[in-house]
Amino acid sequence: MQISYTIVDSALDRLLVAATTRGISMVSLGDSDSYLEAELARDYPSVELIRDGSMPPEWVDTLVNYLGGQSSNLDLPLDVRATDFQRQVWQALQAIPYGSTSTYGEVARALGYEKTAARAVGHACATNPVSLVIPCHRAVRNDGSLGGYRWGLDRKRALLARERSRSLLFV
DNA sequence: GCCAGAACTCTGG
DNA sequence: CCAGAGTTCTGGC
Repeated sequence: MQISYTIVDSALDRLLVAATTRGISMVSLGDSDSYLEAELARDYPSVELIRDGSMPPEWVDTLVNYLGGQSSNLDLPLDVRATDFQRQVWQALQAIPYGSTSTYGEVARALGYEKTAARAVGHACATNPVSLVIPCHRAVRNDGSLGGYRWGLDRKRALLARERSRSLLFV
């Protein structure tokens, strides 16, 4: 099995996009190319990774435009390994509209877990390999604080601030 | 393999 | 403030 990936500049640091022939398997943000490549290699140890391999250019364009603020919705094919529970959580996250936030407890309740599973939801978010496409940055804690973020709290803060200000333009 | 503890949490006592 | 709830992963034995 092979995965093609590319690393480009975006409005928010370096952006890595990795994909199989079927869809996107990883989207990540980071300060350096080597860090992003190491992260990818760790997640797919037994896979051949091809830098700048063939991948539909519109997949990368869509993400770059999204970060640049030219578009507000991501509709991309995903090819991600996940358990049933993770898939449910991620689907619920994608239902959160651009520019707004939800809480881990609300997501749990939406899935029928009566908010006892908030912690499980948090963990499912933490293992989401596809930032931006699955907007785990739009999930915050019930008391208003941001909770944590796999790619760094500063990036979560920055993403939310950008989305909030741009959502006004899209109305 | 098994069990305990942690991970981007929340509620009730 | 503490414990417990639901899922997955990791590290120690």
